[in-house]
Amino acid sequence: MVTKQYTGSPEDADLRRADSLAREIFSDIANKWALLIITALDERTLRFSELRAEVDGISHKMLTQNLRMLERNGLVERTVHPTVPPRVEYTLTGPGRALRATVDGMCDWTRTHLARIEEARRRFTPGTPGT
Amino acid sequence: MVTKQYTGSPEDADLRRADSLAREIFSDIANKWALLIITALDERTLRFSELRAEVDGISHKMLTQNLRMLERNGLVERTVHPTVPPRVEYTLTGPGRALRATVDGMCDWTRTHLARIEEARRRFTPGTPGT
DNA sequence: CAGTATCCGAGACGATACTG
DNA sequence: CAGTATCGTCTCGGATACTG
Repeated sequence: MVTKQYTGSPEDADLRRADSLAREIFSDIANKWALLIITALDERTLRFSELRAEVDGISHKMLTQNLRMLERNGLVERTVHPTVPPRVEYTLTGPGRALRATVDGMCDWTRTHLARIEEARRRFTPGTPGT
Repeated sequence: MVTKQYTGSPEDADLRRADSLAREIFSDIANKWALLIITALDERTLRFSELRAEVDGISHKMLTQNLRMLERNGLVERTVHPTVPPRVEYTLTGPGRALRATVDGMCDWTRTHLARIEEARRRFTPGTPGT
């Protein structure tokens, strides 16, 4: 994803900027919680508490933190209903849904390769250098 | 990905096991370095040092650590040539290549949405509750 | 209910030095 | 060259408590 070996020419400045931005975005979303939140949202609109129940294992803190990050990058839209108690809903944006499609691919991959991976783990012997 | 609301029936034990395994595997691979290594390998066979140059930014330690993990899960095959100095080559296995396809999707997504995300970031105002 | 802030332990990560 | 081990730093991430 990242173009290496810059020549130092003027246009390279833009390339380098785009690359570091791409890396930054990639690093943002390539983490467990972000991806799980995206798949949990799917096509639905969920409240904070519903989302928390859906992702399972995620803490209050990680959920808010990742939601802010996803919102900042324009993957998730946050809607506040000014009621009391407050009702805040989250839904995927266009780019967010586009990403979800590929993340779904990862989930499918995990499911379909479960058995092979489990077997590979049994087969794997940590300290057998040269074997 | 994870099935919730187990009823407690006998077959549920298996479901729960499969789910926690899937989550474990997902957590393993859903991290920045693992995904970058996988895309870097692509269809090629690379030596440790080549891989290190390719991923850029990764430390010696993180590379070995993630390579072991990927090898353990059967995504990467490690070949040691008993020469001196040693020559160790890494290549994606079948499952590894299958996963790479979906990860490529993520990279493509990042590239095609760069501009929109950059704009979303500018638009994003951290502390504007209720707006 | 949703969100923020704080504390604190556990793990990530980089740098360095050492082996075969 | 590839790998392991160790150490120090820093971020991640959970638990808790407090606001609107």
